[in-house]
Amino acid sequence: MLDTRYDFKAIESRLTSEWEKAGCFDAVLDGRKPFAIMMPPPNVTGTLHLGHALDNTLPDILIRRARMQGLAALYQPGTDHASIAVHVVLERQWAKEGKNRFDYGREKFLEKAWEWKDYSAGIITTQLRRLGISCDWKHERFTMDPAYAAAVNEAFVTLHQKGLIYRGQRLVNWDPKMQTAVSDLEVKHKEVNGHLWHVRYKFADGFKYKGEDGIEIATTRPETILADAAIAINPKDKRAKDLVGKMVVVPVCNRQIPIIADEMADPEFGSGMVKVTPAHDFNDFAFYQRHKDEADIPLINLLTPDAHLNENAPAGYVGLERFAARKKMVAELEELGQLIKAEPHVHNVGHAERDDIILEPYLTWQWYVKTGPLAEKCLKAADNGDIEFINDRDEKIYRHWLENIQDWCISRQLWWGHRIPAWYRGNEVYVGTAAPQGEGWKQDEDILDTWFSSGLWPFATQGWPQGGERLQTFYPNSAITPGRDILFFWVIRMMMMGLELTGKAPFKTIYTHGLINDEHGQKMSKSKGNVLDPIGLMDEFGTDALRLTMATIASSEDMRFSTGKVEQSRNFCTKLWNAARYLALQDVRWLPEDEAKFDVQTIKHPINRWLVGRLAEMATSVDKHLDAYAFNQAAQEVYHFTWGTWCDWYLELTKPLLRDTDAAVVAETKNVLGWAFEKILRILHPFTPFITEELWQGHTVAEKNNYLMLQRWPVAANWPVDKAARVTIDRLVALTGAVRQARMMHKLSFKIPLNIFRKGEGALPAEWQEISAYLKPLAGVGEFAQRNNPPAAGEATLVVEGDEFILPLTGLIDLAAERERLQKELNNQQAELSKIDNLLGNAGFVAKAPPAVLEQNRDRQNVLRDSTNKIEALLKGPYAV
RNA sequence: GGGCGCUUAGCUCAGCGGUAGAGCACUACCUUCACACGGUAGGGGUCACAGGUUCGAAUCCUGUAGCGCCCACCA
Repeated sequence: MLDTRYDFKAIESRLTSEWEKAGCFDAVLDGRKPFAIMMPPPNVTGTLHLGHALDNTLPDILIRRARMQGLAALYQPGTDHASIAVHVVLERQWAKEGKNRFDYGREKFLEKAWEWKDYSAGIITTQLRRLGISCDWKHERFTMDPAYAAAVNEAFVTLHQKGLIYRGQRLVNWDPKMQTAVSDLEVKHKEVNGHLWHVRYKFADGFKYKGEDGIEIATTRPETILADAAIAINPKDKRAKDLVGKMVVVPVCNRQIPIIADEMADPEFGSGMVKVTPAHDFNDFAFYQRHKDEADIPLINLLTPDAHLNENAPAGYVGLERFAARKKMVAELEELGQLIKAEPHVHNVGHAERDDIILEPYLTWQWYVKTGPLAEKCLKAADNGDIEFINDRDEKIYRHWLENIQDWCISRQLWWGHRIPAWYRGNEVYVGTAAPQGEGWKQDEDILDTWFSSGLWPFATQGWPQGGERLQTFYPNSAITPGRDILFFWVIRMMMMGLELTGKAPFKTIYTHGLINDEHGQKMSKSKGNVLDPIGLMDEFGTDALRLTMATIASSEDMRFSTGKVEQSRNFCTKLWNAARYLALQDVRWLPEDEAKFDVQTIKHPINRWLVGRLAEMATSVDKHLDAYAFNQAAQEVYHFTWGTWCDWYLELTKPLLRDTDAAVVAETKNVLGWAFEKILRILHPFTPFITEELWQGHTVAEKNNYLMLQRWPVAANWPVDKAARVTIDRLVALTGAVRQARMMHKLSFKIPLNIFRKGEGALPAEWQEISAYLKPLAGVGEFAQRNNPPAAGEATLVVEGDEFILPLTGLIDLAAERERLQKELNNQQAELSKIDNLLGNAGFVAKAPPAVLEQNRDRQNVLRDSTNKIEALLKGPYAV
């Protein structure tokens, strides 16, 4: 016998390994139609967090359903080498001993990194298994597998040949701690409280303008003065005609630089003139590009890779750290009397996403992807409908970003990753998948941005560039379902790479979900201490509870997550478990052979017909919502059906049905119980795979190696939806509710049986007679009959759907309370009636509303008129004061 | 500065043109033979505000206010 609680622990671990051993997760290549989704490969830097749980539960729901629908379902697993993230992790470990990667050297570092990868990838994949993610583990990939690395080289070489990858000397966002370039996307701008220092630059050669011997220039980074190359003034500035071409002296280092006319200077801001430091500011570098041919503008790099001042700085500054240099510079300017003022100033400063350090614009040679032509293809794919966005907003963001895209810096001065397949000898550059022939070639020291390789994930995991059956079958993928935060990083990069290298959009449907916050909408972070651990939640509430919660909250907006929500899902699992216990106690099973012997079309009893109809509606609705990636609504449908319809009503109704004297009714009810429960388990399975598998095996007395997860997804199209049965059960529900309410209001224990009389001539009409037997267990009704004499003193009257029902409760109820109850009921119904009266009194409505709506309102109006008239009469008659 | 979104019951959120919904929390009653991780009943909302379109608007349009996210080089 099943326990009253679902003990998930043993079941989960047993099923996880059984499923995998039995090959249930394998993508079957036998000519079936494919359905493929790529797992966003988790970084090999950590452990499962709630984001992963969401990220993997949602596609797994789709994959499990697709598999049950008989498709070749592939959820492609794997891990990402996560270059900079691994560097950060390792260096953080070594920081305790005061070491960094340069103390180890490249070779030793890579050894350590591989050790770390082996350790970390194992953790995360074990945790994903625990989540019940049904991916094809036999084809797990890592972005630095030899075959994958070959694909990365192939991609690089191909794009280079097409002129879409080039090498250039430019300013990049430089991380002085990791000592590497990062891409624009990895820059996070943060507001920082700084200063705006106003500095006096004197004219050269004793020149004076309107009596002044110099000009005022404002800067937030005074140390960069040492690399100043020009002063810009807006050509529209009145002073421009007198000042352009004049020279000023850079303070402290005493070089002479020209004043040049350029739009970049905003006449309204500060003094209207701005210093130009082309090697340390993006704007200024652009200025340099515009004017380098017409004027002598030096490109002075002031910094070492770790942001100390280099030999281009004056003697006293060489070797100083950048902020120390800033301090010294301010002090010296003040000493020289050239610091006019320093005012507090809040400005946006670029920080590195990974290690949060302030980035420096830095002049280096890097490899770039020319994104313009690729972006164009991405936009065209959206125009053509080759891809489809579930959220319109994503498409807007996608387009906007692509329309304003910059070239992508793909080289990193790091060690863990794909080494750039370029070799140098003197001024020669060779790009190829293998080292060039001949002596003296030296390979580029740099590696590729991690997202360059992740961008190949949909096809490089399937055998590209060689090809083969998997690539043929699963590429392009069906959908991609990542977090909104990696739309640019990953989704668009896959689009670019896929379109350019394979000629096809890598997936058809793009669904992105929001990010998980804590219950107050705060981002979860270790420093805030509000991080919830999915492993702990699975330990406490079970994997199914966590998964169901993920489905329930899934949204394209950011989500608020709380333990309470998981608890609610756990309660659902317990409820389901107990529903199964009830069936087992009634000795209801559903053996495989029963399916063939049973035909839903032949079900006769209204209660059973009603249940099948409701089940059909639910199943149809779940499909509709899952097709639209509305996980939350699909989960809600099946949740409410199972709890509200199945448990609260149907199971209660089967109690009298199973005691029916007609053996055929009992047999039919057992069949419907067995059949329908088995279908509910199937529909619930993608959401809560473990409990449904366990219950299914018991319910169907499944043979070894037969699994729910391999059964067919229910198709409800031919299940009968009986409207008459629906009306019957609605009638039963309404009267049951009214009787229960009367019991509560008059404080009548459920143990006291109540007789009930419908007011009317003759015998109880058939439609009420029909439900008579079920009122007793549901509402505690004894005799249910008809009578024509009005309520006597001490009797209560219920008005349900326009009919009066008298409860002879003499001595049990208080007249005043009954009057109050009726009055309240009257008020409610009158309020509703007056709304409908207004609606139907509106000529426009009657003329233009659709007939169905009109009819519905007229019917409702009739019922309400009947009811209100009867209640009014009761209040004036039998219940009058 | 540009773009995008959100504002519905105390809380978290569905609903997105045809009588305001769920879960949690709250109140009362109930350990009735599937389930107290439960059952039954109940209280609670002029769907941010102002206009407009419509026979009809929480739902579509415009504007206002508050909140949030993304992008962006203002010295």
